[in-house]
This record gives sequence, structure tokens and C-alpha cells, in this order.
Amino acid sequence: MYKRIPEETIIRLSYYLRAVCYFAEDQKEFVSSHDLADYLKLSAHQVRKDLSYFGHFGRKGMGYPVKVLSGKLNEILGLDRQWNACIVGFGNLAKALSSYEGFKTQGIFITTAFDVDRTKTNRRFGNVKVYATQAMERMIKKNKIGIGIIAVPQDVAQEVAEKLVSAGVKAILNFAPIKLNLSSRIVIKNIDLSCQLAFLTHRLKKLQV
Amino acid sequence: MYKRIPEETIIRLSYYLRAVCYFAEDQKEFVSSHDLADYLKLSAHQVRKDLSYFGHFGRKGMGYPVKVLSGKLNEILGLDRQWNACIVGFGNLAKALSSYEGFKTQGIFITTAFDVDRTKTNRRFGNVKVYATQAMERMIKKNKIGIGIIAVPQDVAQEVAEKLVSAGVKAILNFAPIKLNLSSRIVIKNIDLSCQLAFLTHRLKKLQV
DNA sequence: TAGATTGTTAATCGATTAACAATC
DNA sequence: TAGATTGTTAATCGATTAACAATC
Repeated sequence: MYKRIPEETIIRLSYYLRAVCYFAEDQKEFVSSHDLADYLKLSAHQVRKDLSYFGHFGRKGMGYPVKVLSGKLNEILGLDRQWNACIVGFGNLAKALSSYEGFKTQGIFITTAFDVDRTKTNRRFGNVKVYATQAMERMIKKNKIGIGIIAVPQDVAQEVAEKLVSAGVKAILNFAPIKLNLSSRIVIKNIDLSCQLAFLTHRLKKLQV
Repeated sequence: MYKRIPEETIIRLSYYLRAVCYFAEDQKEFVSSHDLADYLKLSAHQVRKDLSYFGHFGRKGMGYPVKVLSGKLNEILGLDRQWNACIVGFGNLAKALSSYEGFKTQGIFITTAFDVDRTKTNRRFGNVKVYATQAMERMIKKNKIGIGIIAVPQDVAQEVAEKLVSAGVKAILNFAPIKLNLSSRIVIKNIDLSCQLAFLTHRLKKLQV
């Protein structure tokens, strides 16, 4: 009796976790769906519905125990363990990502990167060691890397994605503006900046008409 | 008789534009909804439905004239004119963004940045000049900047957003992991990496169970 | 004309919102 | 007990998918 959980719900769980952490700071022991909803500007109905997909964390008449809820959310979102990740294409974006604190707090450790540019390889940048692309398969296996981040130009993105998958990567965060064609068992998340920008300019233009 | 256009549709227009450009390379004169759908792995129904929100670009029995369609999409997405943008918070992410080619091809020019760090201000990085935060209002007006990009830590993001708006910015691309509370007239697009990452780790964890 | 393909209207599907019984 | 709040079932809303008349 499995019920499909909407992707939107998963994304909102992250928001709930942030909100719960906010209330935890105030030493509150319980937090209600209304508290969370007010803080996040959505409806209490939705909060309860979303959370109910994963279990009965609340207590009728009281709300959700802050500690239990934050623990559960962490668990559901897979933030209770460590994940090793690599970046392919060590340009400016990769540098920004590898020094992004958010990864660490989510338990994602980027220690390995790959690039075709010989002037970048076999060097260290912060905690990240950059290797030649040829070393991909070997290093991914050696370092038990499950997440691959694609930050290469779009014309090589598909090829890189396939290499990552054949080396054993199970999830891909893709910054190239292209839809990757991979086995449905691979978890893919596209961050397509161009589309988001075009959305902004579309709306801006409409405003001016 | 205005019909609300789903945000999903706007995002897909960017994909259609890419696909059309692909077919344009082959010197094809017409492209059908099926061609586009096959290339993008979605349904022809959806392509036609989406495009029909904006007019009658196609010809029955023939498809869409490639040149007309690409021109229209460019126009709808606001890519047929120039937009000036600024970045607030000139860290690694800002550097990556300011050298990102995608902005230029969308007609978005980032020439101005702001930071509180005195060691960064009054310096030039590529085409971007970095100013002190105090100069924000003045420079935004002087350079006719309509788009603001927020790349500061989350605890100052709301404050920065308000400053941008009061200086005249109409659209905001927000990289801080926080929901900005601004007038509904301001176009906001959040790029919340943390949520996307948590989505990946959630799915990864599920795979392993 | 016959085949192809659009644009629109109708049907379906899924997510959000509302309502309320259960119960702390 | 009375008030508060969850968790679930039902109603609504909106987007996607399907069907088809119009027409090149």
C-alpha cells in the first residue's frame, strides 16, 4: 500500500527542517503545523499532509515534538549520514561549489574533482584534489563516490554523465543546460540557470507592457 | 479573456527554444510538435498546448516555421533585449556567475557588484566592478539595473533584498536559502541548492533500503 | 484530393485545500 | 471536561493528456 510522494513534498521537507531548527533555538518543545506554516508562509493543511506521508510524528492537541521532528526530517532527507561527491569540470562554478558550506552541513563531502585541463590536474584546491579525467573510474571506486556533479560545457555533459554512471555513481547534480539521457535508476537533478534567467526576463518584460 | 500561464510552461519555452535552435542548424524550414517532443522527451500535446498560450505560430499540416518560432520564443522570453544586472556578495559564487557565458547570451549583463569587504571593493574582476554596499542605490540608478542577484549569507539576504528593491530593482535571483518577503510586484526566483541536494540524498537513501 | 499537423475543447490525473473525526 | 491540534478522507483546483475538428 505504497503511496507515491510528490517531489514538491520532498523539497518542502527541507523547508520544514529549517523552520523546526528555528523553533528549536527558542527551546520550544512542541511546534504545531500552524507555527511551521506561518513561518514558511504556506498552509497548515499542507504541512500536516506532507508530514503524514512519512509517519505519525505529532501528538493530537499538542503539535510535533521539535526534537523528534527534526530527527525524522534529517533521517528522511538522508542527512544523517555521509556522502562522497565529485565534481567534473573544475572551472569557476566548481570552485564556488567546493567551498560552499551547505554541502558539508548536508553531509556531502566533495574531495575529488576531474578536469581535462593539464594545468589544473594533480593540484589541490582547498580540500579538493583535482585529477585527470582518465582517473575517473579508478578514483570514484577508490573513494566510494556516490554523487557526481556535472559542471562541464553542455556538449560533453552526456558523455561525462555516462562515464560517471559506469564508474558507479548513483546520483547526478547537473549544471549543464541539457537533459541527460540515463538509466531511470540514476537520480538526476538539473540546475538549469538559463531557464531560470529566461523566466525572470519573461516576467520583467511582461511587467513593462 | 486572459488565461493564466503556468510557470512550468514558461520554463519549457526555454527548452523549446533550444530544440528549435538545434533543428535550425539542420537548415530545416519547418519543425513539428512531434519533432520538438521527441527531441525533448515530452509529448507533442504538451508542446502544442504550451505554444498555443502565446499565439498561432504553426501551420496546419506543416508544423512550425523554424525562424518564426525561434523569433517568437526569444521575444516571449524577453531575450530580444538587454538587461543590466548586479550581484550582491562577491564571493566564489559571484565570481563564477560573473564569468558565466549563459548570462550574456540571454542578454543579461553583469557589470556591477557590491560587497561589504573593503579588500574587494573598488576593484575590477573581468567586466565586473565591485563597489561598497553604500554605493548600491546610487549605482543601481546610474547603471539602470533591473535585476539583482543575491549571493550573500542568509542572515543578511532579506535586508539586501529590500535595499535592492528600494533602489529600483524589479527582479531578484536569490541564492540564499531563505524565502524573501517582498512586494508581490517583484519577480523572485530562488535557487536553493540545499533543497536540491537534500532531494538527491533522500532519493539515494531510498535506493539503498 | 489525401495525408499531415495544428489549435482547441474535453477528459484525466494528481496535487492542494478543506473538513472533520479522533484524541491528547 | 473543554480546547487544541493531529491525521485522514473528501472536495477542489489546475495542469497534463487525449481527442478531434479545422485546414494547409
